[in-house]
Amino acid sequence: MAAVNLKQLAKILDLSISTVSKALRDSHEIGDATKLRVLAKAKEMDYTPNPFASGLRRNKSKTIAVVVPEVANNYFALAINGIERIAQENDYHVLIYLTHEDIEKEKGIMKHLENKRVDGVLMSVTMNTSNQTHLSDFQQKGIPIVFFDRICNEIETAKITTDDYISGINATKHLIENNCKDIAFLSLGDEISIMQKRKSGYLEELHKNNMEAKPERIVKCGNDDEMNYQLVKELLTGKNKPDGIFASVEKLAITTYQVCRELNINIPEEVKIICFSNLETASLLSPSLSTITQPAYNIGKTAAEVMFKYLDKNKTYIPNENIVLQSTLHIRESSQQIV
Amino acid sequence: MAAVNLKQLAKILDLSISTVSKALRDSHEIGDATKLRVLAKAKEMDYTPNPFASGLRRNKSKTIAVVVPEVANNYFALAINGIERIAQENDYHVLIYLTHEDIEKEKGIMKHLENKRVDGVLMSVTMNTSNQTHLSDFQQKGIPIVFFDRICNEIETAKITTDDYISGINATKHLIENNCKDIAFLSLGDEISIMQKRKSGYLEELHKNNMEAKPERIVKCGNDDEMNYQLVKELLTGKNKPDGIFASVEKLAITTYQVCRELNINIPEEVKIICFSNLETASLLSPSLSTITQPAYNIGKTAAEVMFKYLDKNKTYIPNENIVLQSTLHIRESSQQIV
DNA sequence: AATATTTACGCAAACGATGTAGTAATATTA
DNA sequence: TAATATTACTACATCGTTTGCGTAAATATT
Repeated sequence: MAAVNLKQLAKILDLSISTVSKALRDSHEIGDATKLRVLAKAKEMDYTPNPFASGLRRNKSKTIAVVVPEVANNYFALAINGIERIAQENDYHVLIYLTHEDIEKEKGIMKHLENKRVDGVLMSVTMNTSNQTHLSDFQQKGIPIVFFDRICNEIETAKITTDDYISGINATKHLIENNCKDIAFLSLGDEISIMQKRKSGYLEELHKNNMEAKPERIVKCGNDDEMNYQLVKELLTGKNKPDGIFASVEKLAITTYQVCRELNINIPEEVKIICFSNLETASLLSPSLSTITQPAYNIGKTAAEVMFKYLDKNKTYIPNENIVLQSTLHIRESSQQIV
Repeated sequence: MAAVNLKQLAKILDLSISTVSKALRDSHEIGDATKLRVLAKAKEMDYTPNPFASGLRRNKSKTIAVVVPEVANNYFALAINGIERIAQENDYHVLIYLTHEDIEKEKGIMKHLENKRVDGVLMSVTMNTSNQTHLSDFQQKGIPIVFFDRICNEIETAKITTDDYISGINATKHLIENNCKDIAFLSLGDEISIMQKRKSGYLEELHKNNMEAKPERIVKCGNDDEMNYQLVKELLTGKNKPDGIFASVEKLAITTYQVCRELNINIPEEVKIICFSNLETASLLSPSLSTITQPAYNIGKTAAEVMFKYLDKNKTYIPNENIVLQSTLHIRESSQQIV
């Protein structure tokens, strides 16, 4: 029942506690015969070191935290998959915290993590994280952060992103090539860097094609699905509606599909749609959904790998580094002109 | 930079460490004036107790583990959402471990958790968990487990499930009512209890309708998507194919959709489909997918609540208890006879 | 006024593992 | 052979908190 500890092991082996400890850690101070004896007994008695004791002593938690807006989201779920994989390989544990896009919750979580419960934090900030003092404060405590996807440029550290600007250009270009004359951009807030980049790509491509960038075509959506639905409905109601929609995140595309269904708007005839998404079922939708798909699993994996690169060296400071992975464009029915 | 500890606080306040500690924990042994003084200073200096020290001393980790097969799965993602919510409310932390349906990985994870790193474990076993000695061994160490969805009947504890048998009946009944004469059941392995129950419902309803339960109509799928694809393809190839498919899990329905697309099989004309699923986009698929939807968020929430009910009382033993929540049937196009 | 009780604090021993500094016993070298 | 180095171990302080016990002063009870 009760977990066996070093003291009990030592008594049974008739050795001192420190000898047993060192034997288990394969210290050169201990003779080979003793080591074998200790190892055998430890295995027999199913000894496993108390993580709180060693954590306290060594000031190492063997744990990282993942702070993300959501988990019921294909992108983040895949990223977590990648992170967990690397963590297991490094014999680390993964704590998970969800902000639900709530900046106050994010602050609270970071506050909770300040006390060395974790050796590092991998995070994607909320859509509302414009002020980042809670993050720099956190960093000051000597715990490294690595950002992925929703990064915070003002914080000096490693950041894993995708080529959002290029993707923004490509998606817009694709819509234009498919004869869209009036393209709307559905943004998730406008604070965070990925939105800025995706939007920049969109604007740049419009400009390149001498198309006007009307402010009312940039719809700032939020975390409230009901409100997003209304915003999109408003956008698509009446005859002055766009003929192309570039949704910056998956859920806004789904909302758009729902609105179109309600309003009986035909995709892609009346309005063409493309979006950032990791939806498995994109090709099974009606019509199948064109997506810019981010390498979510690899983003998580890379973020974790970068973190462990520094943790292994006991480096708590991670210098600025931008790692950019490529998204892939999957053209399907929703964005193509019917010939 | 370095976190402030009790010793430093005590020195600055010119009090003993124990007084400060007790003041912070609002002990009756400490005078009100002192308490206020300590609290103020602690806040000013941003003191937060070292979790390893108190964990060691109190033998409490303030952490629970969630062990699930996958996270890139709508059902588990939602369940985790519910769990995390309750954990945050209880000021607990959530460690996440993914088994990827690998029983050996599951064993390894449980072994890792035996050392009191967590106060309790919420889990859904892998599709291959038939032998449960690693789970009873774990329980022996005095750490409570609560199962949700993929439970282990042999282990005495609380189990949160849905009415899978009834759902199995209802889904099958619905297909029969829609004129299916030959219904296949796509199973995920055949070890775990939910599969048994869903299949029992299916068999029972066939029996009730005097329909033959042909063994070859029960397709035992697994974790390998490629292989599942082949199995389903085999099932649907040739003229002797079923006219109804009851998929026990979401991904098998998606595979079926893909196979049907490749083989040019029309859903629902040629084959009707219904499945267990928490897919958000079920209604947007082509055709829209009929689902039995489990209250995943509430399942996770309930599992966590039950766990905390016992943790709060410092009870490490959780008696047998079966909490059954209801799934809801969402009939859409994929399973309906066209009139 | 003498005694009992309460209040408010400090001391010190845990919790379990780690690592430094020491100590015998043996091995090596001058 | 004496001095030195090496080997294989042990003792002990430490990480930061918690908590049982002790105690002096303040207050209450007789």
